[in-house]
Order: sequence, then C-alpha cells, then structure tokens
Amino acid sequence: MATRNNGRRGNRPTIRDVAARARVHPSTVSRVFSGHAQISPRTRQRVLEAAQALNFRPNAIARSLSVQRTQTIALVVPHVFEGYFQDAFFPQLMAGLLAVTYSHGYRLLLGGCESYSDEIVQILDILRTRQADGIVVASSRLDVDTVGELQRQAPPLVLIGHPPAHHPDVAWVDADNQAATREVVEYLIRLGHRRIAYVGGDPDNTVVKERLEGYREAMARAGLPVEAHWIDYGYFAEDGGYQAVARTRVKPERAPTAYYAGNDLMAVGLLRGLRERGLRVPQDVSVVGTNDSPEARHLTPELTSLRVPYREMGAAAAEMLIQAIQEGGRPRGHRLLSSKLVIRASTGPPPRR
Amino acid sequence: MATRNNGRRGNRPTIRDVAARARVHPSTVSRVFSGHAQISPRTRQRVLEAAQALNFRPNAIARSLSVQRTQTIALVVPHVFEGYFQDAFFPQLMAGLLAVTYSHGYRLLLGGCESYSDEIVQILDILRTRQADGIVVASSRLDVDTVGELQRQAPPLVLIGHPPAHHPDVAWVDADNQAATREVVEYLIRLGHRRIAYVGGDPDNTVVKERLEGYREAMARAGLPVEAHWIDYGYFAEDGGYQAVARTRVKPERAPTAYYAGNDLMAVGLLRGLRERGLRVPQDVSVVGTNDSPEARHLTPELTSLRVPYREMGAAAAEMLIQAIQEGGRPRGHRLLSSKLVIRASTGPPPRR
DNA sequence: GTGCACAGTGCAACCGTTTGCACCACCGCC
DNA sequence: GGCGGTGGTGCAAACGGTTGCACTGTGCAC
Repeated sequence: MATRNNGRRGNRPTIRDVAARARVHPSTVSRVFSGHAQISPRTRQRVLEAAQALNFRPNAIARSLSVQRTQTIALVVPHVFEGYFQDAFFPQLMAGLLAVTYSHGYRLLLGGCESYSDEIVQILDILRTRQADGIVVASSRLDVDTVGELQRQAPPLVLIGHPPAHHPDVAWVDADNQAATREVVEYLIRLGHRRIAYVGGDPDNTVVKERLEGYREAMARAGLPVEAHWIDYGYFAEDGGYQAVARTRVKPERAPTAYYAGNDLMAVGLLRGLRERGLRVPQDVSVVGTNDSPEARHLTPELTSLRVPYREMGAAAAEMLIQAIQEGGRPRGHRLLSSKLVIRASTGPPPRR
Repeated sequence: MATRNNGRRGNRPTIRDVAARARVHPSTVSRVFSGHAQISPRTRQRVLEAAQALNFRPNAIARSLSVQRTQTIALVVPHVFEGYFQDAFFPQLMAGLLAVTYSHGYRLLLGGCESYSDEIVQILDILRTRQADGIVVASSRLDVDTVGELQRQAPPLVLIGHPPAHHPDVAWVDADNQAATREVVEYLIRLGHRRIAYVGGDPDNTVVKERLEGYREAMARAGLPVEAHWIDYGYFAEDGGYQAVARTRVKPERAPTAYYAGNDLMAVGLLRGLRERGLRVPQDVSVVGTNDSPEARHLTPELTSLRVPYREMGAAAAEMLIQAIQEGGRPRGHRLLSSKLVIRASTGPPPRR
C-alpha cells in the first residue's frame, strides 16, 4: 500500500509528526499524552509545545485498537416506536446514562432499531464487532434464549428490567414494579375503593405482568374480589385507555370506582372516556397514571401518577457497567429502585352510595 | 510487546484465525467480509463456514483505523439542562438523527456536557480525537470565533440553527423561526387582535431573536404599534410565562389580548397566570405556544401551538452529513424547514369592546 | 500455439497508537 | 572506585483489519 496516506483529505498530525518536531521517539509522545509514565519535565515541555504547534490530539480509534477499550457504552433505541417521544422512558433513561458516562469520561453509542427482533440484531452487531466496551439492553421482552445468546458474547452487559428466567450471571437494574403497583392499589383501598380496575398495556411485556401481579396481590391481601372485566390490557396509548372505559363499565353497578393505568397516556384516555360518560374525577371515579410525564401536571384534573425512576435506572446501569469495565470484569448483581406515587387531584375517596 | 494478546480476557477470533481455518490468506477473508471484491463461490463458502464456526465478526475499531472512517456521527447533549425532558427539542432531534443514521448503517455517538463552554470543549474533543466521521452541533449560542474554530477542525459539520455571521462554508439546517412567528402573529391579527404580546425566553438565544424579529415584522406590516411592556423575555420555563402575565398587564386598558410564547411551558405559565386573574382563554385572551409538546393537547383549553420540525431537522442534518462523508467532502448549503401552526382551542377573536 | 485479458488469490505495507523490554546515564552507597 | 538502583528514553512488536500490487491459471481469440 506504500504511501496510502498521501493525498488523503484532512491529513492530521500523528504522534510521529509530533515526535519528529520535538526530536524524541514516538513512544515518548505517547507516554506524555497517556500520563502514567515518568517523563522529564523538559521533554514533556518540548512534546507539549510541538503538539500544540501542530494542533495534535491522539487518535481515539488507534488508541482503542491498541488498548482494546473504546471508552464507550452502547444503547439500542427503537427509533420508530411511536411513543418514543410521548413516553418518558427512553429520554430519561438516556439522560441517566449520559450523566454517568460523562462523569467517567465515557461516551454513549446509540443504535437505532425498527422492531423487537431487529433490536436483538443490532445489539449483537455492536457486541460482536466490538464497537463498545459494554452495553445496556432495554428490552422488556427478552426471552431466555436471547439472554443466553447475549451472555455468550463477551462484553459487559446490564439489562434494564430483570431477566426472564433464572439467570444468576446477568446483571440488571429494575424498578420495583410489582411492589409499586401494589402500593398504589393499597393507597386506593385506603381511600375506600373496593372495585379497582387495572388498565395494563401489552400483556407480553414483563413490566405489565409484574404490575398486574402487584395489583392482584393488593386486592387479595385486602380480601377484595377481582372481576375479570376490571382487567384490561388495551394498548399503550391514549386510545387504549379510552376503550378500556367502555369495556370495564358494561355493568354499571359493578363498574370500578378507581382505575390504575400503566402509563399516563392511557390515563389521559381514561379521563376522556370517563368525562364523556358524565363521570367526574375524582368525585365519582379516581384515576392513577404511571410515569409522571410532564403533562400529568397539566391535565384536568391534575393526574396522580406513579413516578418510575428511569433516570436513576440509567445512571445505575451505567455505573455498574463502567465499574465492571474498569475492573476488567463483568457487572454482577442487580439494583432495584423504588418508584414513588405523586399524589395530585385525580384521586379521592369513592362516592358514598 | 510480543505476545500481548496472550491471557487476555474475552479473546475473540480475528481474521487470521478464520484464514487459518479456511486455508486462505487473511486478505481473502477481509475481501469476503467487505463485499466489494471478486471471490470465487467456493472460497467464499469456505470462509463463511470458518467464520460461522468461530463466531467471527470483523472488529469495527480495527476496520475504522484502517479505512479512516468510523461509520458514526456525533452529537453533544447538555445532559444537565433541566428542561431536557420537558422540552421536545433534543429527544425529537435525536429521533431524526437516529432514523437517518440507522438507515445508512451509521451509529450516533453521544457526549454529555454541563454548560455552554463545556459543550464546545466536548465537540472539539470528539472532532480532534476523530471519534466520529462528522458532527451535528446544536447550540443556538455559537459566536463567530467558535464557528471558526469548529471549521478549522477537518471533519464534516452541520449546525442546527444558522451560524451567527456570514459563514458561507458552514452547512446548517434551521427552522423558519422568523417567518413562522410572523405567520403566527398575522394569524392573531386576522382574528382581530391588535395588542399582541411576545413572551420570549433567553434574549441571547438566536432563535429568540429571530422570533422577535418575526413578531415585529408582522406588527409593522399591519401598521400596529408595539408597546415596550408587551415584550417579555422571562425565561424558558413555566414561571417565565406566569411572571410575564403580571408584567404585561400593569396597565389593564393597554394590556395584550393575545400572547405568543416561545415554548409550551411558558404558555402553561401564561394560562395559569391569566386564569388566576379571572381571564378566560380564548374568550378574553388568546394564547399560542411553541413546540407542540405532548401536553399541548391536554391543557385546558387545548393549546394552539407552533409545531417546530425538530425531528425533520435532525433527519436533514444527518442526511447532509452522511452524504458528504460518503462523497468524501464536506456538507454544503443549508435547509430551512417550515414550522406549522397547530390550531386548537386557546385562540379566538378578541373580546368586543 | 501464442498472446492476452481477467478472475482470483497471496504478499506485505499501512492505519496511529501502546507498552514490554533493553539500554544508558547518573546517583548514592559502601 | 566499583556497583546496584533507578529515572528516562528508544526500539520494535503488537492491536486487527484493508488494499495496491504482483502473480498464477484459465479461457478465448487469432
């Protein structure tokens, strides 16, 4: 290839150019920039001056190849998912990741994906081509085989949401979905509600299953029956909530006096559906949402919502990942973070009969 | 360094391992994977089988070093900025970037930053260490010197928001802020309003200046006077809008009958401030927001808002960048994208005196 | 039968760093 | 004055790919 570099656009100075100018060996320049090595003050000075004059900074890619580390962690984002903006999940998760990567001098590599299966493809691609030192995988629909496949690839990995089956080796962070939902329902029960509906979203979703479990637990503990039509999966959008109103009120005398919705968008749909039927919130019916999205505060009435610590989950995941990378191992264990119910005006005691 | 690789964790197969197994030269393996080279079907088959058996995928870093391309574009995000989540700007911009990078087989490298000056530091760091093939710079407070400094670094660059002074060489995409605001004000004038307030946000921000210019233009064209107290910069948050109500209504008889707010959060503040003074929207006063955030639809009344095409801007920027990279040049020219006024319930004719 | 084009593969230099080891000079100690 | 220790630097082999060029063999035209 001989003179491959000749005539190349944007030819930038290398460590050799600096070395030549400072009249030292390239390795000395490397040592000056990497820091951890004994260099005499005079030599250091000369090298830094030469570097300054040439506007030199060491090439990160070459460095990565040599040290076998990229100082980067990765995340795959389903960029076509409609709710991406509406939902707080990804933006907040990313903010947490970004804050921690930043403070450790790392960067965040983002890949898009178009579907669940594509998500796995993209993740495996990043892992196998070694584009990042570690990866956080945020899919709540991982199956056992996929986790195993991910595990087979070497790089450090942490899951957002706990793994499906017993996978003692894989690290994860998660929100206390089940306990949080149980507490929400217990709160509604304390207010006096006895007929409480669960409006869930995609039932294949692990998070949805956990929430439902928490709901059932609270109802059972309180000795309250659960009627089948109180549980509605709808889907994760406003219309899901809207439709749920119709489905849960087929028999008005046994209709719920309170609704728990798996996200705020569905809660918006519930509010609209209830309003159209002339039901007042919270006097006739209470509504609780999830995620505490920005709009929760601006709804009428202001929405009581379960704040899920997405940002903190991102931060914790990045922390686990980077620590493991720096220690040369794999992240281990897990972190379970608490959600917090933000009580506003959409919840109150049920109407007295 | 001799046998540096010995005993290394997560030892992965290289192109040489595959070559050995397939009994061909490493360069042949490279050619099979890079695609653009004539390889006999039999050889290709053997190589692919060997690669499969070893679970081989070419190392992206090594490839990047060799071909001098990373297949990555970068963005620096102020991750500590409070409004990051509330505002649609960054998430939507990123969604646009992600969609286009994805469809071209690129990835998006994200860096955090803590302040405006840090943002420049991070951008320069990414550029000078060659961590990405190109970068999109989303700062609306760039000064001439900074743009010059960015230009001095070689890699392809596109600005979100046009550059401050006459910088014919730098590529950018922007929203038609001035024209869009002018049209909003013209719309209010057509409804019959003659006293219209401008609630802006940070006056150092280029976008804010442009919007103000559009406002003045519309008022001037219609031959309407502008009173000084109708213009309020407040700041880019709900409280900014709330405070603006007090400041613009010191003389009730000359108070505005319509407000244009630089973002939806300020519009929320306006709505609250007006409500507290017993003013009805839109019967007494009209309000227009900006960004068409998710909550705009859920406010009471539903907010008329100027939808700014952030996602499209991100997509356009990525498109320009990647095209330039692939052609081996620098992005040129600019794209000016139109905003769109989404009319809802917060605007109407002014009250008749 | 010779010449030629071209498909297919190997060779080796190169991308820009890092780092183990060798080496040298100097210092202080006995 | 010899000698061990050490601070500072150079040497060269990695890291894992890519690619210009050389070379071989085959098919085809003349």
